[in-house]
Amino acid sequence: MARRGPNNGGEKRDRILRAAVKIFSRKGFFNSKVSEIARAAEVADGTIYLYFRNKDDLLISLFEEKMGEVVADVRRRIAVGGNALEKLRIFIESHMDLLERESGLVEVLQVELRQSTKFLKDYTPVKFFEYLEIISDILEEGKREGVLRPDLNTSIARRAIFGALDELSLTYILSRKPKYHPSVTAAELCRLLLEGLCVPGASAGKG
Amino acid sequence: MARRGPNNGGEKRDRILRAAVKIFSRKGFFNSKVSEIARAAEVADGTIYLYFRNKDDLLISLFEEKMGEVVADVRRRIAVGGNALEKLRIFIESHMDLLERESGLVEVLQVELRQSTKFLKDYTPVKFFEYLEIISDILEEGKREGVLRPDLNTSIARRAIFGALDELSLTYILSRKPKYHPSVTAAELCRLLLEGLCVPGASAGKG
DNA sequence: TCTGAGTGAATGGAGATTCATTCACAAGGG
DNA sequence: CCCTTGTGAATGAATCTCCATTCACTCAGA
Repeated sequence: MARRGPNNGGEKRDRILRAAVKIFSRKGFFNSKVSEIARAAEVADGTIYLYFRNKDDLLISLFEEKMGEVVADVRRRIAVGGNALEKLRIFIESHMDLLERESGLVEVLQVELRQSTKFLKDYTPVKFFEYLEIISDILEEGKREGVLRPDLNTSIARRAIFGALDELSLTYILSRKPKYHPSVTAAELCRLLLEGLCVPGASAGKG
Repeated sequence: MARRGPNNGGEKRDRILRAAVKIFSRKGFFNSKVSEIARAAEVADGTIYLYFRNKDDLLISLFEEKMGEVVADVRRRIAVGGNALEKLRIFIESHMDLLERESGLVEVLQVELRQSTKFLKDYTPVKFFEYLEIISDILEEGKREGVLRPDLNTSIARRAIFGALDELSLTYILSRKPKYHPSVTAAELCRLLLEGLCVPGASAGKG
């Protein structure tokens, strides 16, 4: 439990979280100094320890809280989608859209979450699983509606979809002068997922 | 340039690299101590510095050399494939196959390469780009053969494919009791990529 | 006797965390 | 209304631990 902060409402706690996103995204967790984050948040080093147990706890709190906001946002957007295909498109667009609005946040989630999931003992990325779950739900709905292949393996497909999205985001983040706008990438990925790589009617069904 | 080693042939250097893979995969780069790697390689701490400039150089050398072997191996396998579709399948199977044979290596490449690409100044993952390039080549070939959609965006598709593969590998690595055998995952991914998510003839072409 | 690969104890620096102290404000008493 | 005192948020210099890297030394082989 990240200790509930002192102070009014916790705007200071929030300043620290935002500063952490900025510094972690710029230099990575291990290369970031607590004192740098403190400076960026305009807070004393010790203050950080009033709101977070330690550096790890700061990272984890950041993951869960920010990812929580992302999940809530995506859910809200998807709700207005008509059928599963449209929802899937919205999901993908939302993800790529987040890149532009909060690239720092996406960088941290992308690069550090992977590390942390593996090496921080007893940390389960709850909110991240929720994010994946949203994809499953869409796929299942698509099957029920009859627009998606009924024999689709949902748990493999959702990982594949997330992986594709994740890698495309990373490419965007890492290239100084991106080749494509995120929305272009989103559209292309949608098409790839729905139609596949093959020319219509080729390899697949017939033979 | 990782100093060319002393000693005969460099079997000691190789011991160090293998030990590094083991330790890095188990604890991550930043949580691994040079002395641990030395112990695992049955070598003195200082010996590591006869073969590598520093800890970073050890990681980078590991990336380039091991990734180089992977690239060479995949190229060899693909060479026997008939058309592009078959080559793509072989590529995917090779990747998933590597998971079983050298899971430690894949773990390091997966989890640390991403970090390093972003935070190690002046390191370009040459061999990794070659790996991606193999996918592009297959896709281009497929277009020429007329089995893949001619309007496919190769550079986006290759990233999407790699991302899907990468995420599925990660899932396999992180779960103690994997749900599927890598070969099952490979088959499912192939189908997903080639045919897409939709029921045959649905949303896509006709509409 | 000379060379240089190999060793591992000692060093130096970095940086996470602590804690004695300050300070702003609130409550109570005169 | 002003002063005294209590409370706890905030501070940041000092501490304490850890570990990459160094280098004086050993010793096997030529």
